[in-house]
Amino acid sequence: MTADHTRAGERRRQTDRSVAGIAEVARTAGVSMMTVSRVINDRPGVGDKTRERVRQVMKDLNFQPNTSARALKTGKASAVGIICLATTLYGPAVTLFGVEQAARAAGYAVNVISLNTITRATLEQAMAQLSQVPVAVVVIISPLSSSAESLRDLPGKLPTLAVWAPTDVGMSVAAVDHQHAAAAVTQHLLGLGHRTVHHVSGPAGWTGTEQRIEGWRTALEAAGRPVPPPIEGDWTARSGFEAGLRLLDQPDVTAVFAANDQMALGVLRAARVRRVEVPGQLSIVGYDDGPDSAYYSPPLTTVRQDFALIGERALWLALAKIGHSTPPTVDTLVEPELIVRETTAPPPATLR
Amino acid sequence: MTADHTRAGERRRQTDRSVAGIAEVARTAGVSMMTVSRVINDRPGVGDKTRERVRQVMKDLNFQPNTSARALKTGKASAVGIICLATTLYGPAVTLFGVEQAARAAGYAVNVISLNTITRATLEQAMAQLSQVPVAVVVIISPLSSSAESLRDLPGKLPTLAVWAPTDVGMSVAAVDHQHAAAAVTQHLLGLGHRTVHHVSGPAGWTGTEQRIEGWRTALEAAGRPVPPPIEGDWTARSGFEAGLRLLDQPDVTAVFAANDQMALGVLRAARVRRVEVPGQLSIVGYDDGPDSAYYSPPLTTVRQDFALIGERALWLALAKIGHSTPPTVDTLVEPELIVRETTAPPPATLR
DNA sequence: AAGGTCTACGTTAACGTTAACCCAGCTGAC
DNA sequence: GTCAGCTGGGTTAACGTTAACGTAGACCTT
Repeated sequence: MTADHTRAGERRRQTDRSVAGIAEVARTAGVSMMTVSRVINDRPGVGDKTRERVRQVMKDLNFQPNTSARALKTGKASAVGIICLATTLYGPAVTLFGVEQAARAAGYAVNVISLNTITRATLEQAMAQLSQVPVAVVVIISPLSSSAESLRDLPGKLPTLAVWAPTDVGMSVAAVDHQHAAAAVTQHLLGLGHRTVHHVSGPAGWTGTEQRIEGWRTALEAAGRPVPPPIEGDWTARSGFEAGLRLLDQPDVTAVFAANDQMALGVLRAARVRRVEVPGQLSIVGYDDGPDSAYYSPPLTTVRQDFALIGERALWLALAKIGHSTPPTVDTLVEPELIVRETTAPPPATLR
Repeated sequence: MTADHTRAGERRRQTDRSVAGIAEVARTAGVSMMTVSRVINDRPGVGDKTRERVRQVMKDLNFQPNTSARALKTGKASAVGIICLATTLYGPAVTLFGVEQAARAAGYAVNVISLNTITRATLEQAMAQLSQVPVAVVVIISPLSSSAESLRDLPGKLPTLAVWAPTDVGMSVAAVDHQHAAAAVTQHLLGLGHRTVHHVSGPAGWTGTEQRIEGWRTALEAAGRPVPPPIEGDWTARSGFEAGLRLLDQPDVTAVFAANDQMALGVLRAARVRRVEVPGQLSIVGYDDGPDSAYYSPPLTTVRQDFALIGERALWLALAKIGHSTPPTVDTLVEPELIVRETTAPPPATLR
């Protein structure tokens, strides 16, 4: 299934009037090219009547400014680059679209490079490719803090901003207060009467992972509860399933906080396999509020993050680096929100 | 969390030797600019020794050809554009990355525009933006056949190829044989002993929708079974849930084929709510084999499609339009594969 | 009225690359 | 020896845009 369209456009320019240049506009408007340029760029030094006339001619001739020529002359790029992990994980994908749409709204073209693995080598290659485009600034959407060393001293001279990279790599970005949210989850479960909360964490080396562990741990410690060792997953439902199986081998596990929805789904599956009732015998909380989590069985209690907003703010911060004026709220943390559904309840009386 | 990097790059060129031009290379190599240009573009007319010397100088000076200047002079673009629906649906997202990586492998930069809604107006605007980048060819990833009219006569002069658009808009593209796969699903269920199969379809106006309905219907008719009216969903788990509820109000429903995994998840949830056992009393099949479907409760029988391959082939077809040589297998259909897991079984004896 | 400021333009010369054409020397054929 | 054809180059002039500078007239100031 397909849509075809003109095979043209291989050889035009020069003789084709459909791509009029500034010169033709100037001629038909009876002004100099410089005046047209000033009109295009909304610069002063042109009278109102002249300006209007030039505008009209541009419209008539269907004039499109030539980005290449402008970039060549000014040495300034009108595109932003995005380097992202080629993952369909809900968070990164939504963030990608958030950055992209915000960039386009700000008048930039968007160049995307997706990487299957983020290493020093792949990052450098991607940066090199972007510097040829050329782009004015690069946003790296890398949920892996293992990429931190890769990020630390990228050789390129491009202004760069990484979403979700650890703080010590640079200055702050629109980030989510995972620590606070993880604490809220833990307190929610504790408030239901659970003695403690077990945690299925994300993989070490992913940024959100440490913060969620920290929030969960401090909430537990603040309540004077034992802190069981977290079990490390890899974001997949499979790893959640395996973690769930291991946890259910322990007799006293009544509450599990998984670091994303997919792993929570895996835990849910493990509970089903072991004939453990959710939420009667086991409470489960996820993280992300992906589009499906309301339809798990039972609907998942989880934490909603506004990934699109994160992307948008990241872009604004990136633009601020190259001297754009940006909205003032950009530095505030995005606060995630606990969504209580049906996978959490008080623990069974015997274990209360 | 962030990575900072040099604020430089706002004003350089001219005096900065880190961006050497062809002229400097020519000077230090002791040849003319034209010779350097020939070396860059691998054109004949340069002796082996000279060629090697120029190559070495380029490496030494860390020369990067200036894309803008080249595009300006040649009038040819070295980027492809992608217009896609801003959805985190598994299929479109993977396809996007497939197109992107194939394009980059072919030496093109990739410009992405994501659209929240695909209409005539948004498409035209996106095409206009891409034509300024400029891009050589545009790939539209639009799973909506409702965008067909929007696609039919796009005014721009850019070569365009749409993935998943209906056939009558243009020539063929790497596509999936949904009809065959849907028939296979139906036959699988019939083979288990079900009298008929109910279908929760995708929304009208999405391309895969009609084909899956067609495959399901013809398989049913070929077996001489009744064809119940399909229930239309919108790909979300919610719509699957509602469809499931409606289906379960009918006493004789034993098998449901949902047009994607999320809707199958919704049906699964409906079965749980109605205390209908899966697969004991109800068999369910999904479509897509998303990353989670193996961890639903029970693990979902579904159909796997290779979305990355679809994207790759779409790009090749697009490049073929602008005269690139492409692999010969590009025109063959991608065959999806039935993955049998635990949501399908013979119907209960009473309804057999 | 002479000088000083503005405002609204115009001229010139690039930015880095390549298409089109030119040229010098060598080889071989006659 | 001379002419055609090849090989390995070089020269020139753009591509469309804008920075930097120039200038002519209008409008004050004193």
